[in-house]
Amino acid sequence: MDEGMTIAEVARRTGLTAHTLRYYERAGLLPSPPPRGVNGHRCYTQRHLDWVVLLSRLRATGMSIAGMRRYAELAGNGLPTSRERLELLLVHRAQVASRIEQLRDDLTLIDNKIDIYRKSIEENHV
Amino acid sequence: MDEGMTIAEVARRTGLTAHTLRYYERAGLLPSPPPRGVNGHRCYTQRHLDWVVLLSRLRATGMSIAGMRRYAELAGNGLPTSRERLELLLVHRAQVASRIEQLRDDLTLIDNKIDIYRKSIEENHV
DNA sequence: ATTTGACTTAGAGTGCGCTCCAACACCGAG
DNA sequence: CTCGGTGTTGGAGCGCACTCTAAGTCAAAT
Repeated sequence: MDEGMTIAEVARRTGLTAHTLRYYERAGLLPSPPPRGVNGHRCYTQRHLDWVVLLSRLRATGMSIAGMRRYAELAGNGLPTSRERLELLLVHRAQVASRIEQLRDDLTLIDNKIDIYRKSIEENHV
Repeated sequence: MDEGMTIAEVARRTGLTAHTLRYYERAGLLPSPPPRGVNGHRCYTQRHLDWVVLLSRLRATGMSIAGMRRYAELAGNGLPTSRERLELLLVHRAQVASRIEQLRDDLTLIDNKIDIYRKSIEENHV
């Protein structure tokens, strides 16, 4: 039962479109592109799916395509690059954390503004 | 001493570029554009600065230019639009909050990956 | 008097990340 | 045997948010 998924299936499971999956592959984001079935269709394994899920999270947290390509290239070179990959993820992790902090901050300003509107509406019973 | 700021000063204080400030103005993001000095230069008041700061926070939290324009248009129509503006901010606030949640979530997956690398490096003393 | 530098404009250009198109291949159902 | 559905490709196109260019104005400094 493990004879691979179609691109549509991977799209469904990751929330990316089939277009985007092909684009990612062309962009060098898959260290080992999925093998092809008889008719030339991509045949994704669980490992591919897992990788794409990771990519989608990296993307969702603001990593650029170039950043993901760098990560993919390292991953393609196996064990010896573990440290570099770890380093890359740590740097990214830090960026995401500080981005979250920034968002929190921005949110408080927005909340202040919201309070001001609430009071203004109340006072003027608009 | 309150005779207004130059565009460079506002750029410095907001972190936006002068180019971007002009772009925002052209895009209709300033309900009342800054008046011009004798030589046609923009002369921002504190109110303008405050507004631009708010814009930059809305932007930083992912509001689109179109969204900010809508907000600016409402603000330009004064008190009667208070409710609508409040509504707009509340919707945006909710989006930002859920985005932060999503980022947290994504971060845990990245953290897992980081742990895996740490262990792999340790075990294989790479 | 000239040069420097900060500003003005309309409009063109850029970079990113998709997103779609046209033309084609193949499979299974009716 | 045709049709619909799903896939393939290279390359074009798009939307967004800037970002910059060119040509000009003006004030202060040298």
